[in-house]
Amino acid sequence: MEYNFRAIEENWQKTWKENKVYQVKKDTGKPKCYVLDMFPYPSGSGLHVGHPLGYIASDIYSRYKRLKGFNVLHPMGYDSFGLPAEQYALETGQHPAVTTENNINNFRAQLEKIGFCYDWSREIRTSDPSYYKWTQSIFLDLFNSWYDRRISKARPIGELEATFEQEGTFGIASFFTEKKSFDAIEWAAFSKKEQEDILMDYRLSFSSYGEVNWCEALGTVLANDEVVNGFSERGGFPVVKKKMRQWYLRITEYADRLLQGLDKIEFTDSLKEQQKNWIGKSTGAEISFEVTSSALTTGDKKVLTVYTTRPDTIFGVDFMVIAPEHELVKQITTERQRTSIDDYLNYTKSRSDRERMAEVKQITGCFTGAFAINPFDGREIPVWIAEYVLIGYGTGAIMGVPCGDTRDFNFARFFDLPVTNIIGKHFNGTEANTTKEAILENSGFLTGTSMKEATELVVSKLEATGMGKRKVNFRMRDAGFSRQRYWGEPFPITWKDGSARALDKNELPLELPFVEEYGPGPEGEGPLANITEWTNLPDGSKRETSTMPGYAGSSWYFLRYMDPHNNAEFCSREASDYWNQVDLYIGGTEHAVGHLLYSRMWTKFLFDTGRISFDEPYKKLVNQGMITGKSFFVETYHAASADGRTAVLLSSAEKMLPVGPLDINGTVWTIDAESRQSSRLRYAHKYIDAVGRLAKSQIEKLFVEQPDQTIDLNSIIIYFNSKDLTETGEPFLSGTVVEKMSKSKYNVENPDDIVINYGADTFRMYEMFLGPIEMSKPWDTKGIEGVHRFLKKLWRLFFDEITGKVWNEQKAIAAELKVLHRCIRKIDDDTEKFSFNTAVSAFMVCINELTDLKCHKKEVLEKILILLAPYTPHITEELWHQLGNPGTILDAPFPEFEESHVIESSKEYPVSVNGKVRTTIHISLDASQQDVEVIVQNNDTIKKWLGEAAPKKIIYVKNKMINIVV
RNA sequence: GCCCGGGUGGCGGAAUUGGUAGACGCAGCAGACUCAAAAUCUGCCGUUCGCAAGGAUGUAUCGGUUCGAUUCCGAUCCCGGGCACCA
Repeated sequence: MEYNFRAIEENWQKTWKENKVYQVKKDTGKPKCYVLDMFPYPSGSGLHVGHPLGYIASDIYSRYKRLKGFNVLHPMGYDSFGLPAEQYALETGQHPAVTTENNINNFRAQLEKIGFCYDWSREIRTSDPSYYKWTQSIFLDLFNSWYDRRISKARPIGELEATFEQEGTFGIASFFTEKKSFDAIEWAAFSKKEQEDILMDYRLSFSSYGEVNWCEALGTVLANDEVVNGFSERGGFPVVKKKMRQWYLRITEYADRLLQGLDKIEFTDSLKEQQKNWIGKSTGAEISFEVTSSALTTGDKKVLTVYTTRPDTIFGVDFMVIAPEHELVKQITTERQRTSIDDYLNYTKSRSDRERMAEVKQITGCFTGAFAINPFDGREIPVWIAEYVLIGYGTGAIMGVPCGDTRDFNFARFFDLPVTNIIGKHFNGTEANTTKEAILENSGFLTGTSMKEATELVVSKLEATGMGKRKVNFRMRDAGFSRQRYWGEPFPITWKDGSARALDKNELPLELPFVEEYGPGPEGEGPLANITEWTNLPDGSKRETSTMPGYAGSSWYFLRYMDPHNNAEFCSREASDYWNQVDLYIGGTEHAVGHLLYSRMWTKFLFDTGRISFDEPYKKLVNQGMITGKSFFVETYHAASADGRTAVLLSSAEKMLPVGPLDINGTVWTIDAESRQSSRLRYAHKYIDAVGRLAKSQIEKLFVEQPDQTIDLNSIIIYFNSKDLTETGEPFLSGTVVEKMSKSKYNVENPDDIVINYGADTFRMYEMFLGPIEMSKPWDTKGIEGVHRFLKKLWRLFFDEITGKVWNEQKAIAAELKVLHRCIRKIDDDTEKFSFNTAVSAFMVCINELTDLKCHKKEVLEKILILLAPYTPHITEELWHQLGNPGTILDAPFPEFEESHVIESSKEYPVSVNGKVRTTIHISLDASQQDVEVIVQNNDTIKKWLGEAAPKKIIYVKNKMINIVV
């Protein structure tokens, strides 16, 4: 009887499906465990071997937890709204709904072949109206809420309105009260429109004007990903910033809680770090400086407020820099400086973001002629403007402390400004020193105090005199929430006379209308703007025409799995109370600051509104690494000949073609520095021979099959190692590079092929065996043989090809039980720790040992099968039934580890003197440390080494080694 | 530039967190079975000296702590990821 994996896997996948083995129900008799994968975007190219890595890991963990007696929720669904489907629609005219449906079916078929234990009855799709009804509904909840800073919690907007009516903004701490405050009488005097505008500022999802990437030539708004160096990815047209009405989520109100929440969840340090950087909390102070300028009339006081994280360096301020867009610039610029300032302003205006990005290190700036007065020592400090100071962060103004800040120092040196040294010997005059540990010198009343103390002193003095105050700043901006696109959730919002009105909840879902054309609407609006019969409503109002971004649906999807068919709520409180947080969330790092931050915010909001009982969605996150592929390539260089022709020259990876003229076949081709910026032409593995070479005929075929628009087929010259290959016909050494798998790189490995050749169990196990789950590693199909051999070996413990059944019911001996129990402990540990690669190794060791022991005993094998069941579900289920067991192996009890089987009565320890190993002695394991000393002292050999006059000093016994230190 | 990771055989990677480095698998070499192949099994497999027993050396480089360092500390060099004029 052979291991026929195809028949076994097909049979069990069918049986599991028919018997609904993986359907989950609420079961309060068992502890729950929620294991979730980041749901995929169903792209057209299907799965490659990298995708299932995380899914396999979560599947193993789910099955393991189920064996351990947990009620496990392990669902799967699709993040099915998104740009690629829409782009595909633009190109082919196929409706995104159709392609999405096809892609999902394809994904599901691929996933099913790998044998996952998903509860498919809970499948969700973000593009399904029954799903996005609730995305819209939560959006409306955000719209109808504001954030009360006094209690750090979202509250209904109606309560804010009531407060305004009674007492105005008095006592309300929110984002806008600092900018606009009023009392109840003033509030009542505002027009309806004014009131609505004020309320809009407080809403957690709000509409405001913001900049978008606008591409005039394409007539459309582009996502950041679609803009490359200021040009559109498609077509290469220039992209500029354009102000448009946009929707935003006021995630900044949650910044502090998002930061603090990190402490109570298990994310990797690097991911927490990324989120912290993104939130970018900095504590410092705002300091006000009085400005003197000949442009100001006497009595006309102007105050410049800067933000600094280093108030302790106040005596080291040698200049001020304010953003060119700063409102003070016009007012304080002196007559003498006006022309230069105007020139500089024109210069910055002429510079696009693209240029500002490209020339980051260039120092520019201009003196305004005005001076700021240092409030502590009355020094006059010149005020400059420079484009490196951003109007959007802090106060749009900084104080320059050249001795303590690298950028400030470079600025001072460039413009030849004097540098005040407040840190004494820490400052060497040629480079700034950013230390926070110095004792201040040359600093007025701060001289002699440490920087830490000085910070406190300055801030309290500032607050006492009203010249400044403590201030916390966040780098994070409110999240843009609208996209001028078709394939996304429509906003449940209508507009009339410039005011937004929310749809009533019972009007949801607001379904996405069917369109024939996916081109942009007028004025940068989305495609929906073209469907006037949908946008224009009978009462004269108009629907919002943008749609929600990809992260809308994914911000709360983990809740929907808990109660996927609920028509009355997004998820019943009962279901969310039971399933609670996601215990284990597996996905890639690419969502570190996007999805993971937004869904944390939504969860906090839903918690605030009392809809769920927890405010962090994911208890533990594991990032799976990427599986990379090996791609093969040649370098291509564009060259020009004297007679005006152009050609493409090929070279291998190792040998770059030199810049300069090349004489090939009597024609001189020139490669200049620019065309030396070669591009890599990649090709499929099949073109390469056994030693990694390309034959000349293959290269020619390659160019016919993979035509490159920029290459004229007639002008390709295959050139390598100073030889023109068109003459010699010599094979060409292919370059290789390990990189992310992608269809366009011809390095994709398809899981279906592996499953057909080796089976799903082998595939699953091999993916885990490749290396630690969170590491990225290259795919190598060759190694899969070893894992497949392991499964065959396992099978042979039960069945022999010729004699059939070999397993028996004999009693296990001590040696066999030792192998078994060591395996139990290792697998239990490793699975719990997600160390799946070492677990697979442990299985191999275990099966090797049992094979050596010729152990075919049911008593042992049955337990091994249970341990192995999460990893290779099909073969274990089959063998489990062959042993005469009913049901599914997942309902079997997890084998218990008994230490007594593993303990050795006596163990051989190496004995060393001063770290040098001399011999080994036997020590019984229950011996205490004193006993060891006795043994050592009584051991003649050891005594001989130590000699009579050299008694032992220290004896370490640590698991493996006894060392005598003399 | 800044912030996180990480550097171990020909390759993917182990090492109970300071205790005999290289588990497990791939590739390679030798052998058994076979007419032959496949499948299966056995042995060898960091480098170096040696017929061998065995010795020396070895975890990116240099230095330190320790009886003992892949592990801890300091400096340097590479590789990967993230952020980027954030005051």
